[in-house]
Amino acid sequence: MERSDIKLIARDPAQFDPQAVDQLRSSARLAGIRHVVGLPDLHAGHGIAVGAAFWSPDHIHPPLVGSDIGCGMALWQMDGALRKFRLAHAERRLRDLDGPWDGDQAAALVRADLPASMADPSLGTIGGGNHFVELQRVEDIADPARFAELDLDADRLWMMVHSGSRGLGHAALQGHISRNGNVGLPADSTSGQAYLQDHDRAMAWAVLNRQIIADRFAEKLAMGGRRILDICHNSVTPHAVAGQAGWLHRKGAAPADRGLVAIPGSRGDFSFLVEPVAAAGDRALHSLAHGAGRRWSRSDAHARLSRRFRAAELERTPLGSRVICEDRRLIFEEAPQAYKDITGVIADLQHVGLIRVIARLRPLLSYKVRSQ
DNA sequence: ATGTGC
Repeated sequence: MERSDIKLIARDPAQFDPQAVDQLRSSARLAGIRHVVGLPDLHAGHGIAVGAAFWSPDHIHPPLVGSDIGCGMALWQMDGALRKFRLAHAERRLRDLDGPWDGDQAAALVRADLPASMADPSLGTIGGGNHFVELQRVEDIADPARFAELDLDADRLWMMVHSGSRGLGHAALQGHISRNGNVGLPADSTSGQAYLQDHDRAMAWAVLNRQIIADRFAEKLAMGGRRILDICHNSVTPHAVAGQAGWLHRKGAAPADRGLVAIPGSRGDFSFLVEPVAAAGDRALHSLAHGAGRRWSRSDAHARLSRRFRAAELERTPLGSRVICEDRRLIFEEAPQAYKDITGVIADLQHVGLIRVIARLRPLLSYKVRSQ
């Protein structure tokens, strides 16, 4: 059996949770897997580590992508001037965003080159878990020349959307498991091709979902906006490594080959707009950290924090931002304390020479869920 | 993660 190599990207790899590293080791033993990379936000998942990339010359492993195929981050620079932005006003306006979108789904699907059968009441909704929409402002600019070259403007409101393919990606993975079992497949097999078609559609649907979510929020805020980036951190895509064609699985790993990347901190911390260093190439399987990474599991976070805080105390963060989260359990599970320090994650990526930071973004309002 | 699990 061919040995695969495992690389851990961090200034101090000993910092990683041993359970997450064990999960990388078991994934490295899957059929055809040759290269595995753990990124600085690596943490244990449900059997498969999050914050990791896996490469095979010939196999695809749907469980290495997970349920939320196409999940990712998108970032908008809004038309609205920051000096005119009023937090309390925005907080009042952001309602009726959790129910079905009342727009023309059929037309939206056609524009996204997706079949009409992918219409679904969840299109245009954020979902649960770690998904969010966050209104932000530019805190500081690390690379003014690049910032200007990209025609970015620090005097406007910015908006980040983190969501995915909702039930559709989940159905694609379950479909694969029910047909083939919880296994990998040769990419060129009929079953492999069937999964890849479902996968690619779920990915495109997730991109459309983020766009519609952003449109809904923009409408409430009575402003337009320009999308700066949209990147998926759960996917399997064809990708050559060291000149050999193959398949790159990303499980909570941002692409380093698709232009600008947004790496969010917890809702109580800064996010970073970064640019991958092109020359870094294969060093980390063309991937970057996708966020801060969990420090505590959901259940641990709930147990520890619900003892120390009341939910209302978590509706404002240490940076002064507001949190709209009317789910009593979720507000504890997703509290800033449950996440690692994003500054350390960014420093790790910089240390290895994978990114250049362009700007740091400050959270103003994090929207999770609201009853109406 | 999940038109959510007992």
